[in-house]
Amino acid sequence: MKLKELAEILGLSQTTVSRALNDYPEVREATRKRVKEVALAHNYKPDTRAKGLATGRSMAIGHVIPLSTQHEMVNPVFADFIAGAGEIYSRNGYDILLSVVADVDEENAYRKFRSSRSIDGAIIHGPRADDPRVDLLKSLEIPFVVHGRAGDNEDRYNWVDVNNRHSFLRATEFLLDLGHRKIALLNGLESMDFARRRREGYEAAMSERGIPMDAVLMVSGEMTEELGFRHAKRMLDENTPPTAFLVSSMSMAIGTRRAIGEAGKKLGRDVSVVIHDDDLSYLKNGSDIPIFTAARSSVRQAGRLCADMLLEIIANPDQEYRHILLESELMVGMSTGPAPIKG
Amino acid sequence: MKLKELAEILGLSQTTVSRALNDYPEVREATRKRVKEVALAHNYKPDTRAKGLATGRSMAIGHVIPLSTQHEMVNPVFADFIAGAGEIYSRNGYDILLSVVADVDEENAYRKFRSSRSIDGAIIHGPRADDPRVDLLKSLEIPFVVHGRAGDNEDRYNWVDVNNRHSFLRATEFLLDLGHRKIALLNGLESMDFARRRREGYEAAMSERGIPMDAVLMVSGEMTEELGFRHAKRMLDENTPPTAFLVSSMSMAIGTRRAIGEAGKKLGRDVSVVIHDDDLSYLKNGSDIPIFTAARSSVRQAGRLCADMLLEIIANPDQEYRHILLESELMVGMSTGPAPIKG
DNA sequence: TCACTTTCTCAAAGCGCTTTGGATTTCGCG
DNA sequence: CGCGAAATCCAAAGCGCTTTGAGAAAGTGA
Repeated sequence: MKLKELAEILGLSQTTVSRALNDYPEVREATRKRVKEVALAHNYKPDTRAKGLATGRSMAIGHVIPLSTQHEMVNPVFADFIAGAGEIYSRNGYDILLSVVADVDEENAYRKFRSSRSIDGAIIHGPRADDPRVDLLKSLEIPFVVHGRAGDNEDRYNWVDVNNRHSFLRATEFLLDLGHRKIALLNGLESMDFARRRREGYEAAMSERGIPMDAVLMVSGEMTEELGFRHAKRMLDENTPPTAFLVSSMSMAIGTRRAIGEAGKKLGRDVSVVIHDDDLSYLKNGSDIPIFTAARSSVRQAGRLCADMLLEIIANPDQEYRHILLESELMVGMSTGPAPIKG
Repeated sequence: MKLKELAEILGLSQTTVSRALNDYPEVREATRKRVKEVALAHNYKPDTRAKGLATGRSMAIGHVIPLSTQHEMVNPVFADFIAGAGEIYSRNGYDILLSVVADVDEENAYRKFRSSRSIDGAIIHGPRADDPRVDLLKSLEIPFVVHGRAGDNEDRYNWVDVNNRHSFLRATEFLLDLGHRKIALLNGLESMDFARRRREGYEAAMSERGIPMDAVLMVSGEMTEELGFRHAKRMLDENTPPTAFLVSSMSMAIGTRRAIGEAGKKLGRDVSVVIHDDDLSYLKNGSDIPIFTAARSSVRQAGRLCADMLLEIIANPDQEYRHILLESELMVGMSTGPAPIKG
């Protein structure tokens, strides 16, 4: 079914039908109603390409998913983020155009989106400190929102981020208040902006209380179960093992818990763990009482907010840059308790 | 940069330039070379929409991600599948068009893809027994591949699936050989095709050895950590608890492990666990020795195979239906051991 | 040199839609 | 009844590309 046929069925011109469907004012209400009904009955949908060609818009948002060439892994946060963003997109008639590329080809993917004019905007995932994509998308004049922040010139682009620094500062203080002194930090890759901010929050809390920090207790890496296990195990094997862990993701914490179990210790009594919890739908942190005490911030919600912001920017360009700083929620669960008495 | 401008720069007609770029034979090799060089230098990429409009192809594959309205969760397998498929797509110049919709609106999403002519093919994710999407896509004449199977008329469409029945049959036999008799099955939703096949495999192995089955030990549901925990806990609290668990996913098994730990038992000694492992990149089952004994089959690889098959079908329609049945690999890890002696 | 291929290039039509600028009909009111 | 304004509707141009059908240039053999 194409517009021409629909117009013939209706005994109208293509113009009128098009205007009726797109809610232009020049069409009588009765006519519009009839047109819409017949269109629905014949399941008429305009050809995206033709419509895009005529309007200059493609009604698609580009998401580039970089595959870490070193680690061969895809960000687990991605699925839930997309779920949130997709909700907003589809409500507004947008689709997601996904390009999965090796991380080294990522810039090219955006360039291609641009020159082939296939998207109206983009989201930047997993920004690193001073991420080059920010300047790239600016120069390509693609409207975009960063999920996270990319270094310190944060007032020069649009972003939605969690207050990672404060989140980890508060989590560290929470552990300090419980009497813990040897607190390990299992963090994400230091090249990622969020990981740096979390470390800074941790360091700020520690030094404010005058607690010495131990480089051995601070690691960063890909946030997998495996690494959570391995690092925790190593630390727990030391002479004076940490009594608490601050862990940057649920998967990593699951590995940490495994290491604690294998060391014959009990989570929440011998060793405390506080995590950052993205509230992923398939790795929920317990239904009533949280398994892990957690600083929680829903990635899905962040996806919704990013999408909202982006569509807003597309609709009204040349506005000031927008920022949303989300505060995580500290949920006390079963994985924390007072520091065990020495001896 | 548009074709017209490029043609002007080159001093050629648009036709010639287009033909040169698309490798038509009517163009001298020297000319073609020059055209391609200049196109590259100016980063010329044809407008997707215009090209699509002219050729009738959109160079995009549709993936519809249903959001379970009841469970509000997105399939964790999805990200890795997309990573695998995306690899193949981008190598062949295809993009992914993603539509995230409530599961009840899923059919509509495909219809919209079709009538707006925005995709060249589609993948069906998470098929249920006798999934209506199969007939729908057939009637819409969208080339498609099913990741999994949808009931029993499996020779009437294209699919890539794991031999779930055999996989669980073998896993059950493995546990039986270790002396286990009370073997619990923590399975996915029974409405899903894969879950049904796994159960059948389990049942076949049990009845072949004449082991009575206990409905109390067979559950199916959303495959979350939480449910893995809760069901395992309940079963372990019974008078004669199971000595082994067969678990349909890694996340679920993590919950099972937690329940085993809380019950004061040791995994691999007091209680054995065998899992199905999709080999997700962020939930690896150990790097050298598997944490869980597992029937492993990489979802990412399945994504690659589905994509390959789909592109093949798009290029050569009207072929016979294709099928790929993958066998999982049984990897013995640290979570299984002989059944404990009674008493 | 000419007649006839073969090789290369071009102008223009068409893909399905939006939108401009103008034509036609209807309406309100003196 | 007549006139201008408002309400509708229409034909055609244009979005950027591919592809057809035909013309020009180059090559071939006698």
